[in-house]
Amino acid sequence: MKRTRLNRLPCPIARSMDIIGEWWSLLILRECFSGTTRFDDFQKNLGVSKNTLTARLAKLVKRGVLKRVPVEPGAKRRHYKLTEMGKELYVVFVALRQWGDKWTFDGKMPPHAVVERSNGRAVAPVEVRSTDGRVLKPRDTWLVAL
Amino acid sequence: MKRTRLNRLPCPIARSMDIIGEWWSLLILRECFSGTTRFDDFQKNLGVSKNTLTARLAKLVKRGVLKRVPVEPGAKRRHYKLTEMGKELYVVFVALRQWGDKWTFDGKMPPHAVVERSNGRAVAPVEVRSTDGRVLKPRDTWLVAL
DNA sequence: CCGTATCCATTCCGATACTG
DNA sequence: CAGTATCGGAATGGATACGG
Repeated sequence: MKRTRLNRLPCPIARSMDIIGEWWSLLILRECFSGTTRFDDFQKNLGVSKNTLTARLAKLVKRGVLKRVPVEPGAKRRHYKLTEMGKELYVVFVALRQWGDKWTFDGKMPPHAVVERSNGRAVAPVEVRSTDGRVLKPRDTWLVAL
Repeated sequence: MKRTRLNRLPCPIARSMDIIGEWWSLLILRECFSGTTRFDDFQKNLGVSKNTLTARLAKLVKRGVLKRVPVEPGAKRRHYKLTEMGKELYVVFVALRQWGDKWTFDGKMPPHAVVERSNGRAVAPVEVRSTDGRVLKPRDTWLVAL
């Protein structure tokens, strides 16, 4: 395929895609946020082949999004957990999920909602804001190199 | 490859990935947010082959993220613009860019910042919040079907 | 339970040449 | 400028069988 290498481009979008943009990577991470940690559970829940799962998990570990940790301190068995880097993808997930819920369902599929555990209320739509809290639209912002 | 079809899964992440998860799609959309509208500009700015670009643009149009509109009312030439659906990916982009800036640079590459056009100030980190404004972490929320 | 090894069909993508 | 046509090498990913 000689796919253009994205991870050396000076663009964070490209570099992020290189880490989490493959077909199964984001679904694996979705499972992680749902509490899945074991190889077999990933495989059963996602229906992905073992081959692919092995490769994706390895890459996510290599890039620092997941880590393999002993199931119990000192135990030999290990499972997969989100690193801090991985946990910080949370907002990306929620934003993507909200977008997908709004735009990719045709009424035949059940929509979902991200709700607070403590009170069951749906979270607010994720938005871009200024530091003093104003909601910003695409035209209100632009990009600068530091 | 017989890649598993993601767009029928009842998961908005999977469905979103089916639309914007391909290698070049997100980069194309990044260009759109920067104001690029013409085929040649996409090609030059991204360094993608015409073939691939044609395919990705067609898919993005088909899925409703981009639209082809006359350059001027009544003109024959058309270019590519974000639809409302596309524009609402903005927050996903900013979140992904912030994540990428924070975690994928090793110091050798220049980081970027999304800033307000009016005053040059960096936007706040995108976060998940309750409707009354509290910042929520992964453990504070879960997912329910409606 | 957690993977590896091998195989193979599918598909991706860049290069090149060509068209209105 | 904005693509289409064709080609071929590379990578993907599922199936199956095997291993610690």
